[in-house]
Formats: sequence, structure tokens, C-alpha cells
Amino acid sequence: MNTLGYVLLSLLSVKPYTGYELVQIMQTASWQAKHSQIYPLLAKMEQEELLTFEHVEQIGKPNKKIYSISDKGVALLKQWITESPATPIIRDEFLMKMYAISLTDTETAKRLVQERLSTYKEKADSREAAIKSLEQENNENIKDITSKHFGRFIFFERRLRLEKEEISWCKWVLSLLEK
Amino acid sequence: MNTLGYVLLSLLSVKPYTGYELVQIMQTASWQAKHSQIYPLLAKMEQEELLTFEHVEQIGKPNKKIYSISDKGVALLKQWITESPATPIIRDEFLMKMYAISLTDTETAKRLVQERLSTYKEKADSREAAIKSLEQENNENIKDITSKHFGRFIFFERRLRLEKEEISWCKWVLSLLEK
DNA sequence: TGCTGCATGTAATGTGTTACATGATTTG
DNA sequence: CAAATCATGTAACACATTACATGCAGCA
Repeated sequence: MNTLGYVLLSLLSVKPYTGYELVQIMQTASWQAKHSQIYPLLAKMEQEELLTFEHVEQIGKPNKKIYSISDKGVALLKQWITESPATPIIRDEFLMKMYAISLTDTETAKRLVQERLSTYKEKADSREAAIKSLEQENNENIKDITSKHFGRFIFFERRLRLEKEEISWCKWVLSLLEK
Repeated sequence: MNTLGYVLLSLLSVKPYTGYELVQIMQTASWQAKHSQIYPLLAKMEQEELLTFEHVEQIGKPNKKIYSISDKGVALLKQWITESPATPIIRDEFLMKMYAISLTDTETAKRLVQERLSTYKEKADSREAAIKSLEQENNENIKDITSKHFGRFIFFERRLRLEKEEISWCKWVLSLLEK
């Protein structure tokens, strides 16, 4: 089992999802993968009895498979969580462009930072909405580790803070570029 | 040419480096790569005349090749910078573990967050040192885009802010776990 | 009528990691 | 005396992306 497998287990530990949904969720999470990687892996994990799936026939839409984590999957996931994580991998093209930004003119620099700012404003907005709905849907105390939603709460909060930080950095750089 | 190639060009646009040094720099940058990927690519880029290298014989140490960016390389890099960057890729095992943290006990959770906190404290410290030395080595105004060091300055600053944010989030989570 | 969303899957290709290989010098 | 640092390189393997493939519904 590779890390992606454990990531899928983590997501499915909250509730059952289709492969299609997992792709969407991962886009705004801290691990990305394309459907071509996810579908075969889900099938493999189902064969290894870490997951089960339910076939759902639909009208007007393609049929789907809803995957759930098994007891064996939960046990494996629990064990993985306790192990020390590998150092995060970041591949940020934009930031590498900033590294050599003096090669370009101020206008291009401003445009790039402005684009980045807009992107992250949108991201932060939808993240805030996600946190709010998580809070509203659960009257219980999600700020307690015993809550089923605690993990997602601190996770979303982490991502939101990153996004806000990005926005504040962009504004700071723009102010330097205005001079 | 793939993105890694452009990343190497970005780093070499500041000053010449050996492949070995590039690996070290990239570890704390926003793109990581192993030497097994870098050495063949540098050779290929040299053949395409984007880079030149100087053979340096050493005593007591292995000989080395110091790579410099060529005019052709600079032109290609400039063009790349102006293009809209791809969305960043994040693979953060730790955060994905946090997603499912309620499966584990409070002590394990604390340990994981504490480890993360320590790692990022160290990172932030060395980052601060790097910024200070960049400021001190250059009396000129590095906060101006015309400065050759402006790019690295805003880049380092970005990374430092991320690292500080991580520390503050860790402390926040630990405070929630203490309850 | 062409595009997007829903939903799954495979094949070919490209990128990245681990392992193999070498060898002197310094540090614990 | 073992491990780490410097320094480069290749080969095998694992992981990830792009492209190919299908098909209905709703929207502009």
C-alpha cells in the first residue's frame, strides 16, 4: 500500500464516497490525484478487503460505486496515523517564478501576483463556507478530539490559515511593487 | 523541457551552482528533486545550450561541475515566468493524518503535533537566518524589484511566513488537545 | 449543436524515488 | 572504526499525468 491508499482510507473514514467524489475532495485537500490513479487503486483496495462498495444504479446519470472503509481498513489506517509522517512535498511553480522575478518587468510581476491573489481569495472564501457548514451541521463540540468532525475541523482551519497567509503576502508584495 | 528544468534555470539565474548544491537548495525551496533526477537533466540542458559548465578539479574531494545559465537559458526562463503558473501541488502526509485524527488517542495526537511543531521551529529559525544574511550581504535595497536579490527576498519571506503559520496552528491545536 | 457535469475505466507516457556504484576526508 | 560530507552518475522501479473511450442529461 502506498501513501495515496492511506489518504483514501483517511477520507473514507469520515463517510462513504464514490471515486468521483474523492477526486473532487482531494483537489482542495493536502493530496491531489487524478481519477485514473484513484479508480484502479479503489478496486485493488476492495480486493484486499480494506474497502467495500455498493453498486448504485441511476437514471439519467452513469451508475456509481459507493465505497466504505472496512474494519480491516480502519485498523490499518489507525496504525498508519501513529507513524511519523514523511516531510511534505511542495511543488509551487508560482513561487519558483518569484525566485527569478527580477528578470521580468514590474507590470508582469504585478499581474502574476494579482492573479495569485484572486485565486487565493476564492479559495479562502469557499474554505470559510466549508468550515461554517461543518460548524452548523454539528451542534456538538467539534473542537474536541472525541468529536468525529474534529479532524476535518482542524484540517480545514489549517488550509484556511494558509490561504489567508497567501493573500496577505500577495498584498505585501504588491505594496513593494507599487513603489 | 519540463518544469524541473525551468526551476533549475530559476536557481541558476541568481548565480552558478553545482548539481550537488542545487539539490541542497531545492530541499528548502518550493520544488524538491533528488540528485538522480538533477544530474541527467543538467547534462541534457547543457547539450541544448541552456547551460554551460566549468570543470573544477579538487584535492581531497571529488571533482565538480559548476553550471551557469546561458543567454539562451535566460531568454527561455524569461518567457516561462510570464506564463500563468500551474496550480501548486501539495502532498502533506501529516495533514492527511490530521483529517482522521479522531481515530487515535489524545496522547498520539499530541505527540504528532508536537513533532510537527519542533520541525517547523527549526525550519523557521534557519529561514530567518537566511533572510538576515541576505539583508546584511547586500546594503542595496533588496525590497526593490530592480535588485537582483528581490526575488529571493520575497521568496524567503513567503516561506518564513508559511513556517510561522504552521507553528501557530500547531500551538492552537495543542491548546485544544489540552482540554 | 456544442459544452459541462456525472461517472467509470484503461493505455501510454512522463516524472520521481530507491537502489547500485565509487572514493577520499572529516567528525564522533 | 563507523558514519557523514562531498560529488557525480546510471538502472530499475514506483508513482502520476495525459490521452483514449463511453454515454446520457441539462444548458446556452
